[in-house]
Amino acid sequence: MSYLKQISDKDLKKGIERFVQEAEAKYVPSVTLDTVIFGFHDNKLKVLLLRFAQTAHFVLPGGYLSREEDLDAAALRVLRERTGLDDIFLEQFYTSGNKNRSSNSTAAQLLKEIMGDLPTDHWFNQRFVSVCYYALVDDTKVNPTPEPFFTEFKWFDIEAVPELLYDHNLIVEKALKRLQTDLDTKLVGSKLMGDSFTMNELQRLYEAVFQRPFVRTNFQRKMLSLGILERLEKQYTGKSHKAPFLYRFVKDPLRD
Amino acid sequence: MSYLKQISDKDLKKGIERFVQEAEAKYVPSVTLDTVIFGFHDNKLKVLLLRFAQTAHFVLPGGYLSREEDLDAAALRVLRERTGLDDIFLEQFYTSGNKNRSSNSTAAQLLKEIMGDLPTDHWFNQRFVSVCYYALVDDTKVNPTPEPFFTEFKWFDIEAVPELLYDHNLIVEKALKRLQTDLDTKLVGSKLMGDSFTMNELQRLYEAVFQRPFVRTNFQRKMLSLGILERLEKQYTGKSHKAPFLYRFVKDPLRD
DNA sequence: TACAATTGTATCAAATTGATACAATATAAA
DNA sequence: TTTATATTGTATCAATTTGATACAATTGTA
Repeated sequence: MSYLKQISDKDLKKGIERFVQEAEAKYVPSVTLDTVIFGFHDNKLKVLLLRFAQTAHFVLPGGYLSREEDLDAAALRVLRERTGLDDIFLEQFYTSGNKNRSSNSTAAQLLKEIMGDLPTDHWFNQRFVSVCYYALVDDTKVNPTPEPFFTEFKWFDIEAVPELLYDHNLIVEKALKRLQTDLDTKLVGSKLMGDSFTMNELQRLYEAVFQRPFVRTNFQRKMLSLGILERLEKQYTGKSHKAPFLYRFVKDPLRD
Repeated sequence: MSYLKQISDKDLKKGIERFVQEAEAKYVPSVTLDTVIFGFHDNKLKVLLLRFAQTAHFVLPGGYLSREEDLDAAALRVLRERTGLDDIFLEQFYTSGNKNRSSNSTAAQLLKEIMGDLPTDHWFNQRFVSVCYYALVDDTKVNPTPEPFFTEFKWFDIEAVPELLYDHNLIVEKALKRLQTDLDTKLVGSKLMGDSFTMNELQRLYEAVFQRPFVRTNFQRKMLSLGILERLEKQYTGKSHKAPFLYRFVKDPLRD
């Protein structure tokens, strides 16, 4: 799934200028937000990335912190704007603040090509500290919308994330590590799976997140012993073998 | 251990004014750092807190991010300034950014009492986002120094942390939770213990961090099985019972 | 010399995990 | 209709880890 919006260089420059005009008054200086949006389809763990304008470069969906907005609320807003989803599982996991993560980068180069030389006190020449969140979404419900200056979104297999701008590759790695511990300890799997699924599909999720195989029978025993799954009717797939049961996560109003 | 510096209201105000004059040019706007410094003595887990000027209120040691400084480097600098220690174990664990964590607080009140009404665009009236680190120190090596406007430092038992300014109580709680998982998974105990210790002392550390008792014999078995301890000579305490062995953490250049 | 306190180690049962076996389907092929 | 094949659900056994308890060894005191 991927969406491409065409925009001319001139419109892009104009759009960015309009954005900056408002940005200073609207947003807290020096602070950005970046989000690693995880989805699971085709038995693969995926990450939603945005392509920067007409370039070949991808970045994480991100945004700024409004002056009157809580930090978590800003992350939720960014995700809502990007995915159309309101009820999103969200975890802050890292804040990135090396001094040359914004400067010295291909991104600065690209910006220069579009905007020309900017004064040193320009909004985009700030030193930014980025607070990073990861999100888990049921991708069948996601309706991604590109950002103004990011004209294409695309789900990437976690194993095939391209080289990203800024320090975003590092951020993706840290997000995955955190997702691993959270899948273990907070059992957040339900946020990535659809409403119902087979044990096999669940195992694929765990294998995609931990990037290693599990023994089928032991995995099944473990999952069932956790008491987080509810067994539904069988699923007849038309394939020539025993039909698997469907499962769903038990609704636990205490969790969440 | 506690240190008290006397300062007059007038000197305080002058000092703060001098600080602010430099601050704008020197520091990244909107960003602060807070540190939760853990130590272990008298078999208790302790946190180093600073008393705000002549008031009765305590806060976490904190600081600002210099414009030319990496985020981690700033945290190290703050810790060096506060503890005199150079080689400190440090982990970023949370970033706090609710919009009224700085305003609406007793701290704002206090500042007003000292400084009078400040213009809305004053440095201290910024909306700050605070990146939080926890540190583990061998308290026998710490030589704390109070900050300019924080005239006293004091080690508090983690069970007896007073009500702090801003959202610092919340931050301490999150730091402790993170320390628990890190003690389990990264075995960071060595950073809190002195050079050598008895198994009993180590158990006290674990009990202080997890705030629950462990069965002595099983704790000993587990610790020894991890292969992170080296047995030294016996320690004759003069008490009327078997002398315990001393241990130290094995130096593992791969860890850290 | 008996005693109390504490330490180090052993032991047994219970719980968890890893590895393997096997019976029960669902459909396709013979 | 029977046989074959793939996959699923469950059982089982050994190995490992954990919880609970027992006990001998050691240090100094009474």
